[in-house]
Amino acid sequence: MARSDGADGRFSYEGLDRIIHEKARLSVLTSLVAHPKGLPFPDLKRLCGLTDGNLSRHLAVLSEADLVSIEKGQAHNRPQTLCHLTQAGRTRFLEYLAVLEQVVRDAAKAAERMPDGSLNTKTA
Amino acid sequence: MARSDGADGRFSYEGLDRIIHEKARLSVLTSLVAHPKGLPFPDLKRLCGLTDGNLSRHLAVLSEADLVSIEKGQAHNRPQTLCHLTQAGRTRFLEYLAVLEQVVRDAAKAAERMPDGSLNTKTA
DNA sequence: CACCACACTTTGCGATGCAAAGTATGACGG
DNA sequence: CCGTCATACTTTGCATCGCAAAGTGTGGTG
Repeated sequence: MARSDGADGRFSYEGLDRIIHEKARLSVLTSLVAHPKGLPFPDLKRLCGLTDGNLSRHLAVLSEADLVSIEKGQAHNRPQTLCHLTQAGRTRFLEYLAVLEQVVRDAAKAAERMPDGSLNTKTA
Repeated sequence: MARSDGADGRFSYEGLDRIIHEKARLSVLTSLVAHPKGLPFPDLKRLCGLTDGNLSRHLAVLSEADLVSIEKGQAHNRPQTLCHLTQAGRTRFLEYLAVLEQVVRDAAKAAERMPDGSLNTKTA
């Protein structure tokens, strides 16, 4: 019965990129994918509910992994760090999302077989 | 929060429980929700593609958080650790999944506005 | 000119994931 | 009867990581 059920690694979800699979960075990437023109540091900070230091660190990680690009410039006589997704970042993020969807589907499918199943996969 | 866009924490996803939001533990929980009767240690190990030590540690964390229960018994003259989701575990996992879905939806919605959008959550 | 606000960066630390090594026990071969 | 192997975990150690507090630099304000 080494079927779909007993298969090794059936639920290992290798596709869950460790760089992306992190609360804070997931927030950043989602924010950025929603703002294709890029976002300045302070806006990103507020959108993600992160502290300065925190965001700085995560941006460094994401930049290092070439998922986001960072442009340091000036605006209104102030330093401005503008961030946006790279093409690679977009692609990898979308791949990651596809795996997330798989997780949700797997779990939802399993859970709905139970009486208590309060999962609602389609609510807004 | 009149604006949908500039709202503080719009993408902060507070609901992403740190205990659950972890590749390995997500695997474990998904496996367990798919096997309401519980799973023995070795099966879980293979399903999740984890090493012994790794699984042991994560189970300890999950057990400590009261998300899974662990019964140590005997089977075929061998020690057998049987794991299954607690009621609380099921509930919290389902809550977590709802947030995950929100993440996927947010991102999908933003991404599909782009030409390259290779994401197909349901897109036309 | 002192002071404060803004825009980040760096540092320090406690927590964490992961893998390698350790423990315990039953089965098997000679 | 003894030694070796396999199974079923647990413990330990390290390297990484997230997070928050403190630090840096600069421009505006009274």
